[in-house]
Amino acid sequence: MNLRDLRYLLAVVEHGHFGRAAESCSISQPTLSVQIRKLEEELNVTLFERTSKTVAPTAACERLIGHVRTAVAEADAILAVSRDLCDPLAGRLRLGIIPTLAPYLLPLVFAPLRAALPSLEVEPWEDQTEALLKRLHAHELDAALLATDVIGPEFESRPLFDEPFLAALPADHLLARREAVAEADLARDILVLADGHCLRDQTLAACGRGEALTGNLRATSLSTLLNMVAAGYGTTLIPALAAGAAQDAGIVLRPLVAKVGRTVRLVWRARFPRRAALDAVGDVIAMRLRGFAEGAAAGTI
Amino acid sequence: MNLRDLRYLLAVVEHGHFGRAAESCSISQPTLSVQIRKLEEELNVTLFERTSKTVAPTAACERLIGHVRTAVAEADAILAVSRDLCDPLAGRLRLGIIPTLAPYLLPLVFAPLRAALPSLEVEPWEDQTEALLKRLHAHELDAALLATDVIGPEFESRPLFDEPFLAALPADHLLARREAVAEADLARDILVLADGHCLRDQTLAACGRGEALTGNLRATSLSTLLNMVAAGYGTTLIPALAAGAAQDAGIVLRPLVAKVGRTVRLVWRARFPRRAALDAVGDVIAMRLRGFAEGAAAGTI
DNA sequence: CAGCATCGATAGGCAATGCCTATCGCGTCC
DNA sequence: GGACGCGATAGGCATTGCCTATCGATGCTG
Repeated sequence: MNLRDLRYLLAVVEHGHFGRAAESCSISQPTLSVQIRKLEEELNVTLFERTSKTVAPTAACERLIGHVRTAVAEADAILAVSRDLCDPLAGRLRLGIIPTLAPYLLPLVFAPLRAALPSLEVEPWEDQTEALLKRLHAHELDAALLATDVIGPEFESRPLFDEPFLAALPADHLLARREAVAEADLARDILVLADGHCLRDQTLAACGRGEALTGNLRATSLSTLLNMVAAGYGTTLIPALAAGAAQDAGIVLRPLVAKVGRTVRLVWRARFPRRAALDAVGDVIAMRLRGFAEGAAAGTI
Repeated sequence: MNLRDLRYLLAVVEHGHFGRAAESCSISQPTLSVQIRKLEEELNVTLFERTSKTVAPTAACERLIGHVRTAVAEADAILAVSRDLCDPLAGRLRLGIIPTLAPYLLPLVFAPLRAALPSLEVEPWEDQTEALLKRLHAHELDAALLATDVIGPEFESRPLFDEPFLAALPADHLLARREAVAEADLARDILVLADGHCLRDQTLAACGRGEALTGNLRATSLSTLLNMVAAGYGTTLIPALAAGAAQDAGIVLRPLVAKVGRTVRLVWRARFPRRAALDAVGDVIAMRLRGFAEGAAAGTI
């Protein structure tokens, strides 16, 4: 049984006339007659009582016609929905973002994204790198904004912008008197985030240390870490987009001598079909952050 | 778009594996791959993200799959319903019956019909010949029990049984003394039914008259006519099946010399597809009334 | 009543397509 | 690194949906 045949059946019911029904289906009358007869044979049911004057649906046809209408309507719905769906710049895009980036980047890019891609619903999901990649793998996310390189053939990525790190110091810290801070000088009393944050590893690597001093205090968020620095527990590196929040907390920021930083990347499964949406989102974010690295690295926020 | 393709789509969604999905559809894996790809091209939507390890439905596919399931379910319903419907001895049969026959025949044949054709729902419709034929023509009835010949190529018919007429006389009527009554003798004070009843015309024809004496009293039913006869307003002819009702009314019945009567026929549209049901119904009625004419004509009820 | 018009059914031929087997390309696992 | 598993691709074959031409039946009309 074919959807086409069901449409033919509906046309005959509607017109009560094979010739006009065929015309409405854009086929010839003999073709229609043959197809209806084949349908009758397949269902083993006479669908119409034909004379040269009238074509009347049988009781069996009446019983079936409701199901036929529903089936055809659903087929039409499939076509209609897929017409909407075929625009890759429309629909939901589930975007994972690491916690040290989300609260500082999203306020900057949400408005431009809405403006540039009004029918794309960007749905953010905040979690650490590992969890995001797992969700990406499981098709629970469509893409993610990460600050680490991603290896392996499963994923592809695109760098969007460079985000320098800045030295974050208590206001009364000795290093706060300098114009710029050497990364190694921070190593003595460096504080870092809890396990799983990529920023933790990057901070330690930049300062040439393998382990941190956070001690009993677990900084589970960058916000907490900033509070700890402001309270004089130690120093840290923060990504430049968090500069505003750091200064609000009363922290002194200084550019780094070696100008280390991280690269924020858009990551997706290599086979993800809506590349166009990803490209557009990446373009908007990259455009919004254009020139950001130079200004931030110089300490001019 | 084809229902088959939709079934293939469901199979891939269900199995998450082209090979096993193909097997479940009894086709080869390449065929399935090609058909899914063609469906994707037709809908202009990527339905699956394929790797050599996984086959994951896209968000678009998730949006469509509900409609696909409904469409396929309706198609299955069409097949299931038509499987029930293809038994011509099942389902509703709308049967027209003339008023001078229905109240007397139906009690006799309902039980045998139910016994012989348990899944056939015979739905009687009582009206005069002309109205029944009109409804038959309009497909509002499937068949009719008439007592007249039907002409024209539109209808076919089959005689089921002969029903003799009997002379119905008031108990004190002169003719009641005779063993048998000559039709012409009734003509003097004959009463007949209202216009439209075939029995009216047949009664008048049998008695050799063109018009009746019913006068102001309109006998719109055979029951009323019997009451009029019992009350002494005149005589009439009744069909043999009504004999019981006539005797209950206190009417004297006598066989007719010329043994006139009517033939009850099953009538249907020549193109009506469920001939098997008609044949079966006709057989049951004819069987039930077998030998009825002889006994009735002799006056032995 | 003969001729015509209308309508669905049938016949024959052609092109599209669904299906098959064989094979490829890619990725994974021992 | 070679074997295996999976989906994609290629080429050939049979089916089938479609067309035009025509038939047969029915009803109307001059």
